[in-house]
Amino acid sequence: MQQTQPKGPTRIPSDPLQRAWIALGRVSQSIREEVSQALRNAKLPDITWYTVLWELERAGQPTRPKDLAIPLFILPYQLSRLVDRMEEEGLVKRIACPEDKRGHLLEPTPEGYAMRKRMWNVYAPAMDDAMKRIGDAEALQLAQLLNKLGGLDYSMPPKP
Amino acid sequence: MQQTQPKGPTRIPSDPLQRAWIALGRVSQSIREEVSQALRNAKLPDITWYTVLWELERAGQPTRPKDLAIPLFILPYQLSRLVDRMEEEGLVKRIACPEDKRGHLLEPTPEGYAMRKRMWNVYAPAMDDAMKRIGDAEALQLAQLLNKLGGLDYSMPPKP
DNA sequence: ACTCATTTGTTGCATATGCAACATAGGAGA
DNA sequence: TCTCCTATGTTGCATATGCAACAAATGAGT
Repeated sequence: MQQTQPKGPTRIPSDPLQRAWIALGRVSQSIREEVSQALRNAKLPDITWYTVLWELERAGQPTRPKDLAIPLFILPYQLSRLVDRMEEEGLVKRIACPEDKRGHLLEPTPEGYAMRKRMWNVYAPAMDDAMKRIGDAEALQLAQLLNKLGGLDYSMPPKP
Repeated sequence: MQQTQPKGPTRIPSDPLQRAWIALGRVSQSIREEVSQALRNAKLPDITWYTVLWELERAGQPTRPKDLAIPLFILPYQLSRLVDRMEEEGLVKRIACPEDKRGHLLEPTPEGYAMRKRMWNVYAPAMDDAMKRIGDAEALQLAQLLNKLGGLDYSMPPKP
């Protein structure tokens, strides 16, 4: 039988780790909220929609849901309904997948491309505003620390 | 008439800012999910409940919703229903507020205190696990960068 | 005291979400 | 081929959420 948790008293994160944890939670929430607000004010869809559209556009070809779910950190059923709504709005379409009849391929419609551009016009300045308290050098350092913390490199930018 | 947005072409965040933005979104999500998972696995309530209980405990006295909503970054109606559910589970109680008959004061029940302790026994090691990829010095640096980015100091630790 | 804007908190309703169960196709092994 | 396990998506249902409207109390101005 394998030991999955160390014994003894509860492992308590060091004070610096706790401070980083708290700051991460609050700052990410507040920054995200700031940008969401900007999109709402402009009567545009949520950031998530942007990300889907951008991932599809970046892929450069019709893409399967499972290949999107991973980079989007989203569960299959979440994506399923997300696509339902986006399809209703005419922003993406599901097309048949020749190699696997279970699934399908996702592709932005022309309206989808247009919408991503419109969203970027709001998204970009809002992001810039939200992040303007730090400079480029600090931003780079922050990105590096975060990527180390996350154990992966999520440097892929959202820009068009 | 005041100019609220600079003119000209869309302000596009610098590449470092974009990388920091992406990393922030993804890493915070994945780290939070990791800890949430640990709590779910232990059949314990969500992190939010912990935070409410901890804020109340830290305040050291019955506290009004409006005084919690701010540090919790939560909207009034969200807190209202959150307290509904926590009260149903017997973890907090609403008591009359002598100075303002609109509102009331929130106080953890004995079960509330006990629950926070039980949650911390899972929360703490999970946080430690989730953050173990960086050391204390890096964590401190990360916290500082994030606090600068957020424009406030959210260093308040969640520990008991 | 009276009026009215503001603060504080709740709620009705439409929509979104999580979870578990489901449907269907693919693929490995006999 | 046949069987069975896995992979890929979707959906029914209960619950949670956001928004706007609401209720009640306070406090400021007159």
